[in-house]
Amino acid sequence: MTSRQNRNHRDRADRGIPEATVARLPVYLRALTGLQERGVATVSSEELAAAAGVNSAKLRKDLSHLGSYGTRGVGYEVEYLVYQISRELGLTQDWVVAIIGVGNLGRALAGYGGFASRGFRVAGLLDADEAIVGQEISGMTVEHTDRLEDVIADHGVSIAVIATPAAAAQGVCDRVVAAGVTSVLNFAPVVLSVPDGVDVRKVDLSIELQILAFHEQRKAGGPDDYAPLASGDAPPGATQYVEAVEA
Amino acid sequence: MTSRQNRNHRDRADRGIPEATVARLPVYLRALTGLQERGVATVSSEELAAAAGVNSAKLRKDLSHLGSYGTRGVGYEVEYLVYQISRELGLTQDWVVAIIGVGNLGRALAGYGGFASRGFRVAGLLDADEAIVGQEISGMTVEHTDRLEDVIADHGVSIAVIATPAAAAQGVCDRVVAAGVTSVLNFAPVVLSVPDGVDVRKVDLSIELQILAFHEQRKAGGPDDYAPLASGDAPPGATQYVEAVEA
DNA sequence: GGCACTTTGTGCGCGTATTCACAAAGGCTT
DNA sequence: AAGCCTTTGTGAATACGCGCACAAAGTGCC
Repeated sequence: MTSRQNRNHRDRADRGIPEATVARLPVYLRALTGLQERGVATVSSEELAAAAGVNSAKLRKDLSHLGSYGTRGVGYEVEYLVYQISRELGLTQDWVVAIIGVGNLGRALAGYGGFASRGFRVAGLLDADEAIVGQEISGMTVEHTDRLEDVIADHGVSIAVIATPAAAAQGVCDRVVAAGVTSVLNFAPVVLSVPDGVDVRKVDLSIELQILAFHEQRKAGGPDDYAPLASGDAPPGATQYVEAVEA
Repeated sequence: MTSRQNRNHRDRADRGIPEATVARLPVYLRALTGLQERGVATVSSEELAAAAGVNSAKLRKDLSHLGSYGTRGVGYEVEYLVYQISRELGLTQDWVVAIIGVGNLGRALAGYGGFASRGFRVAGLLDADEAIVGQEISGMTVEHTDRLEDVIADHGVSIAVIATPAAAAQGVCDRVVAAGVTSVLNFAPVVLSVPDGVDVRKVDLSIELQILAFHEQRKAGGPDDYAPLASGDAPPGATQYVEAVEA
C-alpha cells in the first residue's frame, strides 16, 4: 500500500526540523512581516509568541531549530528572522503551481492573493469542462486537462493544487505524479493514494466543520447530553441501535 | 491572554474522546458513506483503515473510544458505524452556519455541497461591501454585516465562518462571539483572539503551501542543499521577500 | 568596571499519540 | 461440538510534543 498522507519526514537524524515546528513557521513569518510593516526592528519571544498565539517557550524552541538567531536580553531582529524563516521554508525561491479544477473553489484559489505574495506563482489553470476551458480568470486562460502534462513540463510546475470534484481527484493526482510533481495540495474530499516520496496535504472544509460540531455539541448539552439514544432516535435502516453502552 | 487557538478539550477526565481521534472520525465517516453507497454491508478494520489512509490499529483504537461496535472475526457493520460516528460528531442534528465575507472564497464556500450534505445549513451570507450586498449567491441574498447580530439571533446561528480580509476578521469575530456564537471557522490569515469557551479552527491555504514548499526544498536539493548562506545570500537589509498583504 | 535587569536557549518531566503484537472472541466448516 | 480461521480490542513500549523553570548570556546604567 502506497498511501502515506501522514508521512513522518524526520526519519533521518539529520538537522531535521520537527514537523510541528515546520507547521508553525509560516505563522511566525506572517506575524513578523506584520511587525516589519509597522517598522518594528526587534521583538522578544514573548511578544512574538503572543502575536502568533503560542507559548513563548515553544516559540523559542522552534526558533532554536533554525540556529541561534536571538540576542539574550534583547530579543530577535525582525528582519533577520524573516529572512531565516523564509529561507528555511524555501520561500526565497519561486514555486510554480498549477491549479486543476476551476470550479468555485479553484476560482477562489486562482484569485487568492496569499499565493503570489509568498513566492508561489500560479502557472496554469486547468479544467475538464469544455464550458470553462478558455475562460479568463484572474488574468489567466483556463486550459483543458488534456494538456496537464504539457503545462507541468513547460512551466516546471512543482506543486499541484487539486480542486476537482472528489471523483476526479485520484485520477488527476496520478497524472500529476506521473508527470513528476512531488507535492500536492488536495482540496477534494478524498484520501489520495500516492507513491513514496510524494507529499500530500489536505484541506477539507467539511471536516473542520464536523470537528467544530463535535465540540459544540459538547458545550451545548454538557458532557452527558449525548442524545441518549431514546426510542425516537431513528437509526438508519430501521435496525434499532439501542442501548449503546460504553464501558 | 485569552487566545486559545489550540485548546485541549479533554481537561476533564470524563469519557472524553482524544482530540486526535475526533479529527479522524470525519474521515472514517466519509469512507464509510462511500462504502455504503456501493452497497457494502460490513468492513474490516484493515479495509476501512486503507480507505481512510491510516494504520488499522489506530483505527480500531479510535473506534473503541465510541464503544465496542465491531464483531470479532467479521468486522464492523457499515450502517451501524455510520450512525454511531454521526451521532458522536453531532451530525444527527442540524447546525446553522453563517458565512461572513462573500469574496471569492466566501462565494465558493456558499456553493460548497459538502456543507449541506452533512447537516450544516447556511442561513446567512454577509458582507460589508455595498456592491456585494443584495446579490443573489447560491440561492441566498447577501446581507449587510450591519445585520450580523440580527441574522445570528433570528436563525439561531451556532457556527460562524469568517472569510473576510485579514484586517476585518478580528472585528467580525468579536461581534459573532458577543452575539453568542461559540464556534468559529476562520479562513482569514490572522490569529484570532477569543475568550475561553469559544472554539476557533483555522484553515489557511498559504500556510499549507509553505509547508509543502519546505518539504519540496528538502527533496529537491537533498538535506544539505540549504543555500548555505553564501555571500550573495542577501543578508537582512536588502529586503525583497516582503510585501505580503493577503486576502 | 561592576551590577542589576532582561531575555534567550534548553534540560527535564509529563501527558498524548502511535504502533506492535497478542489474547480473547466470534463465525464457519465438518 | 470441536477445531480452525479471521478479526477485534487493548496492554505495553516507544516516540513525540509541550511547557515549566532556570542557568547562561548579553545590555545598559551608574
